[in-house]
Amino acid sequence: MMNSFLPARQPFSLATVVNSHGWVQLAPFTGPDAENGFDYVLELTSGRVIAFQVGAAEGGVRVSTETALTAAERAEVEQTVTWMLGLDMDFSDFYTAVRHEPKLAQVEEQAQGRLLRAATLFENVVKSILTTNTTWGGTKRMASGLVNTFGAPLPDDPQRRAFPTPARLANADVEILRKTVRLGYRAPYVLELAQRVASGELDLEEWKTAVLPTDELRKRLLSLKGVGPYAAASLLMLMGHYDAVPVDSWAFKLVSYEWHDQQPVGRAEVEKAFADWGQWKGLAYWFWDWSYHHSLLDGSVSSEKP
DNA sequence: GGTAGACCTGGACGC
DNA sequence: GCGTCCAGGTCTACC
Repeated sequence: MMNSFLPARQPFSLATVVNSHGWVQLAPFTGPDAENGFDYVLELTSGRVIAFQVGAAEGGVRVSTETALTAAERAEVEQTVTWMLGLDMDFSDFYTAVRHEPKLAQVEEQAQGRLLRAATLFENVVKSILTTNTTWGGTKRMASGLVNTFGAPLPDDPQRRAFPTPARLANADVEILRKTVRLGYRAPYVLELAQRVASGELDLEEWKTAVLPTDELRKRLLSLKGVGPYAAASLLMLMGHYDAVPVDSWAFKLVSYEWHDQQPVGRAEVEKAFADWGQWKGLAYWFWDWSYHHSLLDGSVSSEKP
């Protein structure tokens, strides 16, 4: 049994973080719940599997679990949730930089900036690979497949499982990943990543805290099989590097509608549109108020996009 | 360093 | 019903 309060640097809104992108819809997240919190199943480094709930609280969040935890396990959960929500992140310079841009007028009031992260960088990288060259429905199916097939079950409710650790995936049969989990051509990418991390050759989690220039981190991300320019830019955003725009087919459509009279645009136009935002360009793109164009686009783009 | 062609899967579309 | 296209791209093999 545990019930912790974790303070957040202000401004902060749990709902804003949880809904910052689609991650909350991917297993082992469940949510968002009525108060815009979420549930999550986590395999701790001790090997125990627990479920915890995150809910809104004055000045921060409340984390609770039914399981009795050791002091070390409790600290691990608190540290994990702090990272997942970016509780100590500071966006005051971003808010100052965009103060005079009407299309970003809402960011400070809504406490935008933080992007919801899965518990480990490994999980975030795998899920990024699962977003490429497929629909959002496909991404959700593949994430559920990985969790249900290879994740460690929760003792009290074995139907619920954690995201598989690298060690669990490292021994997976690539054909099971391909045919049962239906990762398709992504199967060898995920398997290779799991094996490199499990063997100790690759210390992905160390990248979370390493202080690296964006170019160096991008180079490292691109060295991972299955991670190309789009996935690398998305992961850079998740890791707090905003000097790149995650250019995908969606970005082309939005920029085309916003500034190019619906004429086709390329990578150069997308980059140019946000170049002036410098170190904040990724966030400027992500939180730009596209609402007017969303309604225009609804007919031509899958409504499943989060 | 830049660009075709192939690539798993499943849903949408045209016929 | 069936073929084709393509989705929040990336890899490889060639220029």
